[in-house]
Amino acid sequence: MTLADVAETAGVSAITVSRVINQPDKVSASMRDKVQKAIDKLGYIPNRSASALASARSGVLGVVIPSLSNAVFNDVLRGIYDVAGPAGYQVLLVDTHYSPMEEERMVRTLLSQAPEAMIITGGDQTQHTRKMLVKSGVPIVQVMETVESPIDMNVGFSHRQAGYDLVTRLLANGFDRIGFLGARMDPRAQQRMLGYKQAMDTAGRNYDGLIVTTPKPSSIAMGGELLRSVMSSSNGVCDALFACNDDLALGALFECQRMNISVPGDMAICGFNDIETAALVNPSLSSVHVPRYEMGVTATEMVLKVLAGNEVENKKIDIGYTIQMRQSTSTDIHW
Amino acid sequence: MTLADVAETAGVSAITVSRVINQPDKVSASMRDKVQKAIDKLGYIPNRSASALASARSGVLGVVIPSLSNAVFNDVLRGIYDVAGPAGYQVLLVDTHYSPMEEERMVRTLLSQAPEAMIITGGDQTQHTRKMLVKSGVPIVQVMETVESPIDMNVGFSHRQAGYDLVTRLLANGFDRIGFLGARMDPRAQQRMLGYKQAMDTAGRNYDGLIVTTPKPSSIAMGGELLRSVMSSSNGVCDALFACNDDLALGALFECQRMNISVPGDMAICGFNDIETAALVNPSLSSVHVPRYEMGVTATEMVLKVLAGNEVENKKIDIGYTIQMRQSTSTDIHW
DNA sequence: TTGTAAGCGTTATCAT
DNA sequence: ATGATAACGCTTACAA
Repeated sequence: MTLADVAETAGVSAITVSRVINQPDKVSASMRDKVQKAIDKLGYIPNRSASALASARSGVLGVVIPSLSNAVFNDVLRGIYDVAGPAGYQVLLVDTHYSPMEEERMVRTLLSQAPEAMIITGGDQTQHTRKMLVKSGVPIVQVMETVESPIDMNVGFSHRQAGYDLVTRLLANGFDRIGFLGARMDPRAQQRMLGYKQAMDTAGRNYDGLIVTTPKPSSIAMGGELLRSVMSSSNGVCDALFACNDDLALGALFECQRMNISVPGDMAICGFNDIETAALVNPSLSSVHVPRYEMGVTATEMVLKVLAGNEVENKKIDIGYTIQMRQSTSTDIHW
Repeated sequence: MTLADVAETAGVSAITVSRVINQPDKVSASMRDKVQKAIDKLGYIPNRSASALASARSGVLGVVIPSLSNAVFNDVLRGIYDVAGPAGYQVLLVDTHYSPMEEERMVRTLLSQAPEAMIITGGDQTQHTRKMLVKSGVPIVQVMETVESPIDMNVGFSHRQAGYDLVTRLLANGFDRIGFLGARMDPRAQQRMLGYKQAMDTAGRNYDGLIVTTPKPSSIAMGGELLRSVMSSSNGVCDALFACNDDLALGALFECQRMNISVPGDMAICGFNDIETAALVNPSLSSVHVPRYEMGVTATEMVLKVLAGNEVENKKIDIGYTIQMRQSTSTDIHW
């Protein structure tokens, strides 16, 4: 079922059919009608490969994320799909499993689809990946974190600063021995930990035995495990926790409830990302709110702007974050 | 940067380069070396569109899901990616936003990429969508639910039966006035509700004022709202709830906690899907466990099998479910 | 407004 | 084992 078939059925030339599909304005109404009938009759569906080859426009937006299981990327993805879809772009999504080597393979795979633009997570690509990306010449946005020297464009926020601010706030609220829980320490988690350390250092606090991390994947269950770890490594002398993400924080919270450790009375807990559960669990969980959906939307709008031939004035956008203090870090006597 | 460029650089013909890439065995070692060097030197990346056009093999697996925000589909997706990726297939994912009309558009879009196989959610496609799918001639698996007359293949389970079993179990445990909470009643949610009604009917129970649903999207917050609704519509005479999914169930649970309604003492609650939080929240949440990841894996293995030219003996697979009874529906006096 | 011809980058087919 | 040539289905450039 090809253009030629439709053309024959309609009694016109192939190019006319092509025009009816892609530039209807350039075709007379009568032609349009005739051709459209033939299309419907035959159930013709254009072949994008042929179209891409002939026009050098693939209509593909490549997206690289480190994990499909992490709900955080879902929100970004939604933003991307919501903008890319209506604009007529197809999203080709690949998952690197947090591995720079796999990322290299995936980027090559993606590039072989001749994407017109790419959105990629973070700034820690291998040298080779960067080279491929630059060479491709397509507009690229690195998302999720602010990047010193972006390949092209960048939308994110400083995870280090967010961690620093949060811990500083906890210290100001009178928490003394603040622990850090982390799992699967990707570059952004590392930055959050760095922020934690800087805040503790600035306040002249020692964090020996207060940091517990694991290379294993993050999960709610892991949050429970890490809580038990920090209780023992700190000899129980720990009155607050900065969990690297909300899953860990929830796991720690649930585990505290089972161990009859009062939150925030005996242990304050805060997470990162502000997933929906955070605001609704009891006690509600303090967290760092990040506009993930907006990040996806913004990144996609940026590449579309470039593709439309317009200038992007600000190639580096810090989309910020807001700290949500809730019951789990309250110092109110009633808690 | 094309095959021809590489060929020239290596001093061979284009087809030889193609062979080095696709069928290295058919090329002598010396040629392979020479060509590979040229490829590396030029940083050549093959053009999939041209390849797809010439070979009539796109290497694309089309996947249709109703929502990117629903974590449930994520697990299925992971299973799909984990099998499709290593097999050399690219996943092209589209989101229908639970709309059959949008699904029709999306399927057309997908088909224009000439996917070699498709995985699509559920069995409620429009007549036209079905027609397109059948006509495409590619292997197709409908996932998430058992389908009476699959377009081609099917992997799922009976949501109606699961709902029926769960409610029957609650009745057997002595719960009397069991309510139903539902949001965004997609076909599978409808089936769960039907199962609920059948179980109630079978037990001779009346469910006036006990069913509360909304067309709005499901969320944890919505679970809280629906809980308040059912409390009022049932005049407070409701001792157990079957929430259509775990988000609603968690929302109801959290809201009960805030309203000082003891769970399960005053109100038993159970959900559906068995997301990770279910087993870890306090009290732990009863739910229906569904092997989502396995569903994605199985579906993908089925299409790969067909693509490899093998027979699939069982085209309809009921992957089952297991009911997880936990603290939230316990009748133990200690709760 | 419509059509003709050439070519996009790759692979199938058929030689050598 | 390697290569020449002709597709694949569409769009660009140019003509009518």
